[in-house]
Amino acid sequence: MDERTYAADAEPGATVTVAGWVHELRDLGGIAFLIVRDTTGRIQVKLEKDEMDADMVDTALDANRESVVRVDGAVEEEPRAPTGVEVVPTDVEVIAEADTQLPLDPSGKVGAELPTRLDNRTLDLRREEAQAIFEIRAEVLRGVRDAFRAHKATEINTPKIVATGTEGGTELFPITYFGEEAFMNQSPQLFKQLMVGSGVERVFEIGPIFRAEEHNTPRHLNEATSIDFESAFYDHTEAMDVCETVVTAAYDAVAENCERELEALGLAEEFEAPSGDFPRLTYEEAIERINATDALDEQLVWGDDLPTEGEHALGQDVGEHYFITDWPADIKPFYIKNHDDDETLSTGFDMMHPRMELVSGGQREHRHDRLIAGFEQQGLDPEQFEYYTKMFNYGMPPHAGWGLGGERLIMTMLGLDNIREAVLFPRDRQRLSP
RNA sequence: GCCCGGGUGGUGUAGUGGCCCAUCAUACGACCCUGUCACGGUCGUGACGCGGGUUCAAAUCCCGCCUCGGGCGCCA
Repeated sequence: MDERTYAADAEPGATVTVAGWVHELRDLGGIAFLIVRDTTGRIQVKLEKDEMDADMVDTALDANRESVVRVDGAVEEEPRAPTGVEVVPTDVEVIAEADTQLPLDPSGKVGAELPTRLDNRTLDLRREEAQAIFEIRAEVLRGVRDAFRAHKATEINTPKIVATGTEGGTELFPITYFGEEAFMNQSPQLFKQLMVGSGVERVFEIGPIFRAEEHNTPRHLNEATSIDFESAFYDHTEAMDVCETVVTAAYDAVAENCERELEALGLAEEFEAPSGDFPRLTYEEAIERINATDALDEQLVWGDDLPTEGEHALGQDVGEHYFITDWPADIKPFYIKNHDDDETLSTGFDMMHPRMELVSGGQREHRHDRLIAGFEQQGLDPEQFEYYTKMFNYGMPPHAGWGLGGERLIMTMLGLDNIREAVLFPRDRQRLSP
């Protein structure tokens, strides 16, 4: 089918072969219209019963919705057709028949619930809106990559099967690796740190992370895409600068190259890239502002982690992306460095969208003895992490970085209600297939 | 892990003890219709998650199971 013409490219006067899915068949009696849909859009095929080959007309009229068809014919200008052109067919072939009872309606006349859609993702992705999300996702990844490359970062790929957990804390998926106990990696954290001590110095990775938490919320996945950055000779403020740049670049890329997709999602009017200059609140300011909103039953005190409800209240109050910096050292992971002039304060930071946390980062502890002490304090055996800690004996520069939840970025960018909308085949507590 | 809510034709829904051999839309089948664009019209097919219980009577109330969604915790 190498001379196939896409629906959007059919020019009046041309003789074409179009191929795609039967979107709809409108039979008006003497005349009928077959709407064929492909990845570029839809095109109308005219069927005049008295004037065309009867077998061909019957073939077209018998085609079920969503069957794959090929139509040969002449493209004619026709103001009454939806796209201004229509195909006057000379031949119609049903290439692959679809059942009449579909598990969901790709034309979108009747909605389907998310589980039904995910069970039938292929059909779901025939819908313009679903397709648009993944075109935008691809553009976000491209925009992010370009921004990292412009920042002289090298893209890396680190192992997803690992011998030990990364930071402790979150649950890991255990697997068997040739008879040995192993795990699915929860984060590229340790590996990207090993890279800043190498000659590569500044790295980023876009890859899967696995978390075995049994949570069941619209913003968690058990397999997610992490966008990670790490650079030698950076402190936490420089890491935040890069974070702003990268997130803004993702929005800019979408605004620039995804007009059609934003239109399909009904976002063309309101879509706006952030300023690229996110407010930086200290943890102390954050809890004060949350307390001032009176959203919480109990006032937060220094040392508390931010509850979800508090995050929402603060997000509403700030109204744009923002950072929370200078967290109490106790509630940030041990591999994050504390301020030199105040050991109770961490250089760790979170970057928040008004709806939820997007990024977590900080300057890393690069001093070997401090790192070992941190492992011990965390109840982890430093011996098990020797592959990692020993490199801190061979010249590990100061460094900083962060991890960004890819699906969360897309979810908040597009105002999706459920993070599963941003993954083709999501993995959650209940879902292992497709 | 704790807590809450839901499962009705293929899909999305109405129905909170008798008015229900179950509503509506869409899809599907038949027929009518030569410019539809969610085409229209007439007729028709098709469902109460599973098991037990209460009751004269259960989609509706109770119990168990299965299954799905959500809130919190934790995180990205």
